[in-house]
Amino acid sequence: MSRPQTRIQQKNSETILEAALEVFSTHGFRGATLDQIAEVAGLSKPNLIYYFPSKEAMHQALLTRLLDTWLDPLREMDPDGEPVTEILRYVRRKLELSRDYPRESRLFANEILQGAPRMQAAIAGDLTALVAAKSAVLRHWMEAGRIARLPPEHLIFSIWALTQHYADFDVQVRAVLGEGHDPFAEAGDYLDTLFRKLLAP
Amino acid sequence: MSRPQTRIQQKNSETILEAALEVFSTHGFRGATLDQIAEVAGLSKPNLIYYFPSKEAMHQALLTRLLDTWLDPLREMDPDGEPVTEILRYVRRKLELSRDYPRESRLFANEILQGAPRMQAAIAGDLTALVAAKSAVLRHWMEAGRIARLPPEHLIFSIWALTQHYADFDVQVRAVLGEGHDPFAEAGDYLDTLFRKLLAP
DNA sequence: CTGGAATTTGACCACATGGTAAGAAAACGC
DNA sequence: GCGTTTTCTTACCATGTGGTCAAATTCCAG
Repeated sequence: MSRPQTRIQQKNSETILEAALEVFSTHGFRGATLDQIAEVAGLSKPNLIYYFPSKEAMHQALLTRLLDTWLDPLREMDPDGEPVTEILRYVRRKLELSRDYPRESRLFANEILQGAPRMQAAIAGDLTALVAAKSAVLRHWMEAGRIARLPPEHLIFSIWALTQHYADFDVQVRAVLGEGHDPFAEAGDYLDTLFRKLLAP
Repeated sequence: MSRPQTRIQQKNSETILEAALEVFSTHGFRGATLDQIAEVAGLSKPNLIYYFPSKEAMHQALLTRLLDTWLDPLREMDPDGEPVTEILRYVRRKLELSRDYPRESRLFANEILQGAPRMQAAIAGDLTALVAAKSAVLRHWMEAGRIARLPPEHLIFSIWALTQHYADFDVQVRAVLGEGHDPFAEAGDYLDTLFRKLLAP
């Protein structure tokens, strides 16, 4: 375990991951180069390798760190709360993640697009388990007649799809909307309306 | 203009684009290599270059070919048709594209994720114009009280996001659903329900 | 069958890439 | 201040990469 310990290690590891995120998220794993990451980080290439044993390791570190943040809002969906409130809160939180961490969103999208070669375990494990748990909650709400009866997994997919779209396809969204729009603000209102109508029993 | 003319040219150009699609769609432009494309195509690397002057040219050819197919279903949305029918038909057609051409969908996603460096013109041009035109149609329907009043551009985004999700995040979708599911069949029903509820005035 | 055109190949090149090795330079504990 | 450890750099290497080139092979019209 070579956890960062000294100040310098702490700071440089952070700088490197930040740069790696920038590069990986726009070029994918294979398209990213150490030289590019080094340049963005303002460090020499061998110095990168001093902190992370390989390009692979940087990528792995980013993905690991990402998944937790990513699943957190779903974890927080409270089985004892008011269904519509809980779901809308999840949608809002997820959209905020897209707005505030678009690079993380794209990193994730890149990885899944490529068949998730470095995330299969996490997806088959944590993620699937969490979705199963929360699907049960949703199903429970449906059976109690508190929200419309819908396939819970697909309901979750639609939350993911709709919120991530604004981060992953940002360029397209902005091109289509043109100047003078705040995509995320508009999306907030729109998705609120959408899910309210969808969930009404 | 070096349009394919002989049988051999026709066939090999096709073989190469097919292989290039396979590789580009899973590794992105920079992550794809000519050697890999050559291997998939069953041709030698110099032979690839005989048909396409560069890796860039192959990518460009794929993107150009793609965009038309991609926008076709939206073009077909009939201003004189019944609104809900027309929109649901668009959703269904778009989902069919995701199911039947997932690699094309991923190629497109990859390109947009990376900031659309090789598609900016097309996005700012054709795509934006088409969306503007169809948004006008939607708005017209809304003002006539035939469908719910919603921001038309975002309505279109949500169709794109929801349908493409099943192609682009296929790995994730299948992992979450587990065995014994047909994601696209289920999505068909789910999206039909979703948009019916959303569009009800 | 044959000559010219179309197609294909093997050898090659310059450069980029991930990563290494060894030592110089800082930083730190005392 | 000094010796040790941590950090960083320069020079380097093997391999991969996009692409070229001249020659070989195949194709096809007459």
